[in-house]
Amino acid sequence: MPELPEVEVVRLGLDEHVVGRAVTAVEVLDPRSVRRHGPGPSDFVARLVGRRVDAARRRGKYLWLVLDDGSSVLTHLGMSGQALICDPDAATPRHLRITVDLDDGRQLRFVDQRIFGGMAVSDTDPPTEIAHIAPDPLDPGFDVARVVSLMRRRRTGVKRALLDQTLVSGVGNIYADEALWRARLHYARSTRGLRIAEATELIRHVHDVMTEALAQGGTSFDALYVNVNGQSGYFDRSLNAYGREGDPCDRCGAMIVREPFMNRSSYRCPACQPRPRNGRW
DNA sequence: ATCGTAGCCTGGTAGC
DNA sequence: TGCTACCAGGCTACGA
Repeated sequence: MPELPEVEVVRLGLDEHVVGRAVTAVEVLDPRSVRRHGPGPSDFVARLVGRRVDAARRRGKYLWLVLDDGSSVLTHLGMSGQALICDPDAATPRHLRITVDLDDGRQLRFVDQRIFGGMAVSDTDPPTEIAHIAPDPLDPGFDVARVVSLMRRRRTGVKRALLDQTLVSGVGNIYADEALWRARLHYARSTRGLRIAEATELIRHVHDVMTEALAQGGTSFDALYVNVNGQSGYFDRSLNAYGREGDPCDRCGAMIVREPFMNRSSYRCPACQPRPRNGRW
């Protein structure tokens, strides 16, 4: 559920508080949070202790800390992951999974209720493990025309395409619904039926909504999406579609509807984003 | 090759 | 009150 803007908020915090620091100790409190680290928790700890953190990077919803031996600590927040910076003697949160002690006496904490996320050490920067993750819209190398071209070659619905991290990364349910609302597109519209101009505008909306959300510190619905200081962003007040079932559309006043889609929910304005009548529409 | 979906996870809440 | 069922949903693995 933390999507690109929320992950970037976390990356900025790590950049400020963790980069330049050395790791003095690591504790894995729940091995499930490092299950993607093949060699296991003790190896995870050994690969971190004594290393200095040289950079904090991100692609899509993945972020990683670059260590001074060229390896990196790949991190995904999943649905409920948090990276917090605090004093080691601060109260232990309920779902504390990993602690990383730093040489300035502070502690990086990975807190995760649902354990969809986790950490793993990769040999490289960028991690080869995320080679399949496409550039995200905030990446300087992001190529709109390329994404539009690839998208229009797919045989699927437009929201499915937006959520496919191998096509464009960083988009989750919230910003997909927001971009589709801005573009006045129904989630089931065929990618093949989109005109180049429509698809280009959709990608532009994805970029814009993420940029605006980032400027407000990200979106927060419950206390789960927070920066490294545990604070929430404010973009939820700016949402036009997501989570607004029964509210009037900010554009036309029709009542926003929620519909099951891909085993989750999709929000749209039934007037601005009408259901396609055939495959092309 | 491409597309669609089951399952991983926990806690809050709706419903009985 | 206490129980069950459901929902939140990013990602991987796997089947069609």
